[in-house]
Amino acid sequence: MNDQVPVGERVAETLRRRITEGHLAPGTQLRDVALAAELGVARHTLRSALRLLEYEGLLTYQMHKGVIVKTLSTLDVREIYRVRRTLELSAIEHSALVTEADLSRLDATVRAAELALAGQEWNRVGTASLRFHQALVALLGSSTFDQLFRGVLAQLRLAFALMPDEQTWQSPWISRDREICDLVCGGGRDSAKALLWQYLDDSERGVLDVVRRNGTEVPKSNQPNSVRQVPTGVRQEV
Amino acid sequence: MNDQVPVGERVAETLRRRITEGHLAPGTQLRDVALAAELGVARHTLRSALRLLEYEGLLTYQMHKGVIVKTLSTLDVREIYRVRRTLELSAIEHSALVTEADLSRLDATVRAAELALAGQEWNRVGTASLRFHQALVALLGSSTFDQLFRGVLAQLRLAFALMPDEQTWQSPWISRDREICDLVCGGGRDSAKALLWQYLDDSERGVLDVVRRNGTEVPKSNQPNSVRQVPTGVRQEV
DNA sequence: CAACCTAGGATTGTGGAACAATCTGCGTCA
DNA sequence: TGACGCAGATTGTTCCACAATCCTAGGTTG
Repeated sequence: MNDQVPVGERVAETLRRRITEGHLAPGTQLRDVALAAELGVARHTLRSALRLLEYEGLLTYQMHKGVIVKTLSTLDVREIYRVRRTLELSAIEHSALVTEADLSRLDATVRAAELALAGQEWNRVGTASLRFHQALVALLGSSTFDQLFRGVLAQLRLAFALMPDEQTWQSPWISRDREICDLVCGGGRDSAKALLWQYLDDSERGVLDVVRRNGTEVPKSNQPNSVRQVPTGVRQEV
Repeated sequence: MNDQVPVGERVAETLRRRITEGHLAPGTQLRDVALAAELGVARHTLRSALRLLEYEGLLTYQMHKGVIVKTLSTLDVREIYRVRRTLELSAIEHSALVTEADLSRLDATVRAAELALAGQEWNRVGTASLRFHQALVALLGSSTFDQLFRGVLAQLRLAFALMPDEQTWQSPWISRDREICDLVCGGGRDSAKALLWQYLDDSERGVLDVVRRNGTEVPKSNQPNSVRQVPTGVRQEV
């Protein structure tokens, strides 16, 4: 009946997929008139979709210069992991209060990741792992955090897209996911927190490496006016 | 130079103020063509501002029915406090790692609140108290959380606007803010967390009461989908 | 008299064209 | 070489149009 979704949001969804699946590389400039034509929507509609994705942190706006797919800076990566640490560790603490069903749902996500790994469906492994962490945060029972975390993980994929070989990067994490999951489900929350802390540290280091490596090889011309990266594009004024 | 802000965001800012300061009561329907005329911007521009505020949780969209200023449900309130608990408690934990300057900034916000209280500037007391909690979350050092929290507090003001007498509601919290602040600054983090937990529980209960009381008095006409038409606190001057 | 149906107006959702503001690149001139 | 300026391109915003949907009043029917 009333659950129809505005065109703008559907457009945002397809663009989000294109970006997070790596079809639109970071730094790509999106020309609105062309994109609108390609997607068969009006310029306004497309722009509203772009605003949404900017709010989610996937795009970077610059007045009168247009939008580009966000290229993560090292600051952005640190910010992402700051959020991850806060939310995921809080979630583990909070896991003392959740139901058995919640925990089994959590376990299911890890099992899915293990299946993808065993089946050597490499491109799914990363997604499955992220889904475990999403399920972890979901233990907090907060739709706000769920939404926020979805955006953060989407940003993280911007970095994954730069990985030289996703396969060797993604594989080692699954067993650590399993350890953490078992500890959470078994009530070993403090150990789980310690493991997760280490996990996030290692992960952050890896992502930072890639971003740094990729950031330094800036192709010639654009040093001077390189994109003003206000960490989240938010105007602070209190 | 380059820091110009799009018209849409400025419009969003003025609307945000009108809402959080209570000039636009919850439930008020916003007719886009009228509002656009009043604010002197195009309909598209206004709509983009509305989308932003919807994303922030201050407005509620319904396809083909328009936007209304969000009326907090009890679920919304619980969600707000879930977020507050997670972020503020995490912030206290994190306060072990922040600088002396950060802590003194925190202290300054409480002092400001105390001044407002002493000066009997009641309408400022609430804002000042919220600013303390904002500063607390800022200890996490995450712009993402800062932005999120700003939106959450804005939503909370939707409930404050319903308070029968803000004065007696707001006053008692300041001394508790002071206690918490002192404990955080003095390193008594566990005690601070306990106090804050109690604080948030009490606060949540109070807000829930108001929301419930206000939600049940559905005025006579029980039409399912009717939106309460507050006579519009907006000055028309077309 | 009540319940259902219908038509018309009102409001929203989206599209399209136009114009002003600004950026960018290139050629000119010193 | 380097500064200047101009023209094309792209964005930001406005105005207008129209289809889709909702809402309401009023009429019809049982």
